[in-house]
Amino acid sequence: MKLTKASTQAALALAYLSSRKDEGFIQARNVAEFLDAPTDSALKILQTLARRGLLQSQLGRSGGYRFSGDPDRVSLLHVVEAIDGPIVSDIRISTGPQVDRMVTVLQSACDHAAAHIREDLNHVTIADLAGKTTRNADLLLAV
Amino acid sequence: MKLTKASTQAALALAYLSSRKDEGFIQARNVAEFLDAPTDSALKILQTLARRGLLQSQLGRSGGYRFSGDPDRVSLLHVVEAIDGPIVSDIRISTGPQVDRMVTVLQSACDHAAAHIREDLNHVTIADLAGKTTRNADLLLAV
DNA sequence: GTTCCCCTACTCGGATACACTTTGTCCGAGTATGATCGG
DNA sequence: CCGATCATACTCGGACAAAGTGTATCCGAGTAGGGGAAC
Repeated sequence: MKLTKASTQAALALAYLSSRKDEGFIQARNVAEFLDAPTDSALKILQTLARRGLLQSQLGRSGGYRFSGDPDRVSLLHVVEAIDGPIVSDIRISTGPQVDRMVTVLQSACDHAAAHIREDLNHVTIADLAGKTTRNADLLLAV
Repeated sequence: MKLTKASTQAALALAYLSSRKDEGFIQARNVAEFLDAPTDSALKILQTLARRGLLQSQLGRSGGYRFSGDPDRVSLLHVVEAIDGPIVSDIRISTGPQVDRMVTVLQSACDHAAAHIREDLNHVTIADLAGKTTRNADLLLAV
């Protein structure tokens, strides 16, 4: 299981913004510094998150980004699927004549795996990342 | 969840060879035809499987490949990890100063997901693919 | 008939070129805020 | 004192280059079996 760099940074950025959600709009530059990444890279991630509704953006001179949701109700799954696209099963082969049934079995296994991934990612929230809850994070870390 | 083309073809090849395991060594060309793939591509996959011990290879004039194991004891997990490498959690970010704890939480979630993937893949065997068993395949297809 | 040698058919393993995905960077355009200027 | 205009600081969104990973193809080398020649 791998998280792309982009979705990892997206999760971290959301956690960062959620911890400063009372301070109004935070500029992309600040988020970039937190992520130790170029401003442009952070910008692209923040824009995507805003387009997907996970962040609010404000144009203009004192603009920036703000996390306005409930950190407990935004899961890693939302973040990853917003950035990398949906997690679905994917068999990269053109079904030949003899192998149809076999491919179906493989497909089924992948479907199960994909469902499990989604489930696992859905169990971790932005609040867990930000450490603003005692619900899951320490439990997870203890395992 | 995605299977690479190579590991998919590897699984299909193993299923094919397991269904003909009594016929001695099968040439790579025949496997390639079954997969509807170039001989060279099939060859590389077969070679890797042989190196990993999932197939036996025979040099020389009437050489080829043979599946000598128990189709019920070789799972998709073995195949995928033989071809694509081990399935492990993977966070592609250099841990910064402030984000250590967050990354640890992410890592934990990925670990869980990876374990689930391995579990799911381990439940499907070559025999399930080849249809030589009633144990799992139809069950899987029914879901 | 037996032994030796060569030819053929196949795998082995590395090397290389190609394609796709992910990542990093840049630039023009648009928008809200605050300052400045004119009435 | 008030309103219009302008400069500034930021986001938006696309476009593009660079890097990494997965895929396809090629080629020389090595090995086992069979056929033929020599004895």
